[in-house]
Amino acid sequence: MMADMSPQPPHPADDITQHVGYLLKRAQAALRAAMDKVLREHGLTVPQYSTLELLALHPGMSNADLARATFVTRQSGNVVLRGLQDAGLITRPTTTDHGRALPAHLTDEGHARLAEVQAAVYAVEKRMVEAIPPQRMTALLADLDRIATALERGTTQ
Amino acid sequence: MMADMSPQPPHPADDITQHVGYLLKRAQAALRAAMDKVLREHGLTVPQYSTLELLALHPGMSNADLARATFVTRQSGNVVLRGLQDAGLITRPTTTDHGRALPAHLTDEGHARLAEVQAAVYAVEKRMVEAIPPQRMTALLADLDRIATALERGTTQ
DNA sequence: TCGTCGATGTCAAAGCTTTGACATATCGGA
DNA sequence: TCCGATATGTCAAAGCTTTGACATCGACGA
Repeated sequence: MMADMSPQPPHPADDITQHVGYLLKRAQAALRAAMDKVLREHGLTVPQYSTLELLALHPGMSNADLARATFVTRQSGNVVLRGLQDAGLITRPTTTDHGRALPAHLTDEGHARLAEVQAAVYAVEKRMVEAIPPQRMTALLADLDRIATALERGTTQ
Repeated sequence: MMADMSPQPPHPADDITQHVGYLLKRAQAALRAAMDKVLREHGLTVPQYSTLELLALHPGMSNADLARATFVTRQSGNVVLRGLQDAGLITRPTTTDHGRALPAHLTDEGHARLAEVQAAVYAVEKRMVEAIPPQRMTALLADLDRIATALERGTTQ
């Protein structure tokens, strides 16, 4: 007769490890660990690599742009950028004509270093992609996008 | 005539934001941010909440057990556990009859605090679950599991 | 019996990330 | 014109996490 007063998880699974949130975390942790392992041999961190990849595709991105794209704060992005700058992989002007955003660009050495690690990183992504049935890839991408979009509402305001 | 010598990403997408790895990261970042926001109001961090939830389901887990389950190092798990202990939410014996593993247990206050936050956290998970078509849920869980398993090989050895 | 191996707990140091705060620069409306 | 709102870069402090190292304990095989 008593109604169940305990909060019900959206997934009434007896096993936490089968919840979406847990699997999402596990998959992301595994990807991060695999990339870390590979990048470490080349002296790069994951955020550093991501930044190089983004700058190769979109030269001139600002620190704030990159921070948003890599899901860290501006302050953290600043540290990453300075590390890459000290390593000679990117350049940033110290001043600008218009606005405050300082556009970053890969140096020749930056392009070279990126090319060095891409093969290793793409091998990791290949392992990941080949693990899922090809006909499900589109749906998977769509679902991940939906999850992110649904959660971002109310978080970013 | 020339073959393309540049490393080809497994996803020959012109847009990085459509890669599996990127979407995985984005979804996980959104989930983390949403949970952080909700838990902060109750004075808990995500690892602390995860630990409470795990201990509620599996009383007596050791620090090493919990660290593995929450994807952090033993050292980091130790910090989390001490925080919960200082807050009076869990108890750990200082010695044990057999072995070195120290089994952790929720206190009454720990159970109470967990109950307080569950409604809020489950609301976040509900938003996530409702974002994906129900008939795709099973496939999504299976795919995430496959991705994690594929990447864990060779990482953990 | 005994020694090696793996697992666990913990301390210390370094590294990365976030929170908080502040100055600067652009834009738009009063 | 001028003020407020928004965006950007940066400094400082605190917090969390990892890497590295060490001691302890049980299991297993020689």
